[in-house]
Amino acid sequence: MNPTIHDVARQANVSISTVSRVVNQPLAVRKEKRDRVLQAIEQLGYEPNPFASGLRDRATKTIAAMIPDITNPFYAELFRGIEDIAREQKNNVIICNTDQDEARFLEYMSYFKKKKIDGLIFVSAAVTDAHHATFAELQVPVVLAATDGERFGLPYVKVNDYAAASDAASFLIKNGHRSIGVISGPADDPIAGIPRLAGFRDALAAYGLPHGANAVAYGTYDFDSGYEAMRKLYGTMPELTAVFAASDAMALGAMAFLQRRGMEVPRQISIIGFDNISLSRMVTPALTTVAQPVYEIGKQAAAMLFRRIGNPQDEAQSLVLGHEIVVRDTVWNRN
Amino acid sequence: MNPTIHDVARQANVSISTVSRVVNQPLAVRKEKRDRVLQAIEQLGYEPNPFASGLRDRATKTIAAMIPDITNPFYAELFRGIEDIAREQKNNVIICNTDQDEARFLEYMSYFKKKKIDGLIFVSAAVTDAHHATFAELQVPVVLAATDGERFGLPYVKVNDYAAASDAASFLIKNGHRSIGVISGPADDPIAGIPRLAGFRDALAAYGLPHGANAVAYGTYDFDSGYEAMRKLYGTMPELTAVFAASDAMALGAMAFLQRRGMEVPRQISIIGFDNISLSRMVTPALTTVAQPVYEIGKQAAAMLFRRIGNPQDEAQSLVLGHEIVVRDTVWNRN
DNA sequence: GGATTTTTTGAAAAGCTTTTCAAAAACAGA
DNA sequence: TCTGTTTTTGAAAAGCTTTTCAAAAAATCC
Repeated sequence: MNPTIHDVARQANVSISTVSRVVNQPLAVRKEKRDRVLQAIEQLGYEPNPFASGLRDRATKTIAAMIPDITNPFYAELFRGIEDIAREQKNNVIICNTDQDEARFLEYMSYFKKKKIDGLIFVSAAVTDAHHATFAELQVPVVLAATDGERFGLPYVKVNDYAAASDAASFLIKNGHRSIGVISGPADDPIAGIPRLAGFRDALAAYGLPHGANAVAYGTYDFDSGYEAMRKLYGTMPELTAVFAASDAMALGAMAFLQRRGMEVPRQISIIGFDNISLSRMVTPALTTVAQPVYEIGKQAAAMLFRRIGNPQDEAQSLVLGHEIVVRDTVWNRN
Repeated sequence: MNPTIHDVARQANVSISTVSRVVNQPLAVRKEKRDRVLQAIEQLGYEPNPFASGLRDRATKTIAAMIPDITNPFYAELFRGIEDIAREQKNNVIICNTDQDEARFLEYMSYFKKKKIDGLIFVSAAVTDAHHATFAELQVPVVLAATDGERFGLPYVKVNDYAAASDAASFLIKNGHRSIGVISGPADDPIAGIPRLAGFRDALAAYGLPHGANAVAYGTYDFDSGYEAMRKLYGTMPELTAVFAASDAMALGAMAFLQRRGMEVPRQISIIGFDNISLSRMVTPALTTVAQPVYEIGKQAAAMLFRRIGNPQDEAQSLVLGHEIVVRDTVWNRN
């Protein structure tokens, strides 16, 4: 049986209120007694029972992270950033793999309503009205990571996808490419689908390069869809010299397709990805990509969440983190 | 304010004891009243307060998973198995990245002592005496995943590493290889280091193939160490035609080294890995490897944990899951 | 030193559930 | 219908903390 606050009180010969104070607001109790109490706590190895305190003030020191799938390296790395901050703050984080499944999302949320959490980080998926309503019910701070919350006034931490994709285009153009294909995310994905495609195309247009519908194929960010998309793209546009993929996993899929067809990357076709997941440096040739500071996004989102938990009233500032192009070996310089 | 058991009792015109019974042992209350209570619960949207119940019976419906690093795809997949079972059981899982760091392990454990968990899954790292002592203090069931607990009588779920490595050797030999290098895990790792090396070497010996110390290099399971190990191995044994790596990540590292040196895999040097992480099929050529049923290991470990939580008294049966060789494109048939 | 203000302390209540034990109700048997 | 069993129910206690409020102690001021 663990020692309780009563045991400590008896040992130190004070009331339980005093013990509680020593634990929670040490300055409010006279040094002499405080030392006695501290010593008793030490001796008995007392730790406040979290259920009892939770029962009163409903702080759980636990946050939740909703993630599409921890098996995906991009999310794993982002999550790691969250966890590292949470540990610093002596909080636990409960992980929720939603698989982008509405039912599972709801299941988790109803769960959190009863088993309280102090805050929630929602990662990467587009926020719908339904989501937003559910967040509101939860009555705890919510922070978005790698997704946009503008529409609902939810604070977020992300990268400027439009600008990043635009930079990818410039990079390819500067390397002498003119006939460029795009493997985009889903056409209806407002987070990483639409803006990355738009940013890329607008940049092309700015350089006077038209970009027709036949130069883009759509995938779902994963390896297999990248493989398939590349097949389609190559079928309709065999003349292209470079491809921009809206995720590294798709870039890898595209590369695999090309290589297995006996094509040489980058000499015949160059590829640039997006995300800079850890795998991208492990393949050969190593993937050139637009790096999102994934780990940092997780960290900042968690930090923001804890700030909001501490000060629920003050406005949270969203954060747009910088991106950069990591030049490795999959883009050929044609100049 | 959430409705309490009292609100329900009042609404249904019964005592709180009855409501509690309806929630916990519905059969113990007469149908007529039970229906009234159920209806009241429905109407008010009552959910028992987990702190209050935790305060009494100290069940948290939360388990913890201790993992070296969720960023590593092998662990991520194993973890996913855990999480899927936990969700089925309406439990949450708290994730702990230990980074193989003793201090961090202890930090988490002391944390769990106070903030109760119902059980713990310890993944992949070797269990030391210190670990074991700490587990005992925790007073909750512990299950090991992808690591061995024989020495401490802890139940585990894993693969037979010795046999699996031995099969890898046979496979290489049957494909006509005679001069084979090994990239092993650390020489003092009793889990995946020693047995895989031993299994491999013993199989070689059984075929009458001597295997000297110069034919093995040691790494730490990750990509970079595989890269380095391959460099060393190639330096001392340029005549080798095949390499067995004790992890896919190291195999990928080895492959990268070879390819970047302009060597052709598998025509010049064949590679077989271990784990079958999802990346292994994404590289080109796709990696031939000894598959551990990683996801299944996680699932079974979690299932075993919940069984033990339910019946703490009965002996837990450890589980040895089967492995298989996934033949892809990195082993050349020399026959 | 005595009156007054400030600081420190303790008793008790509140937070919500589960379970024990005894009482009440239902049932069975004659 | 009455007695004896069995089933169902409710009151109350236990589980442990934080916080409020009032009392006690200390400090301050004339």
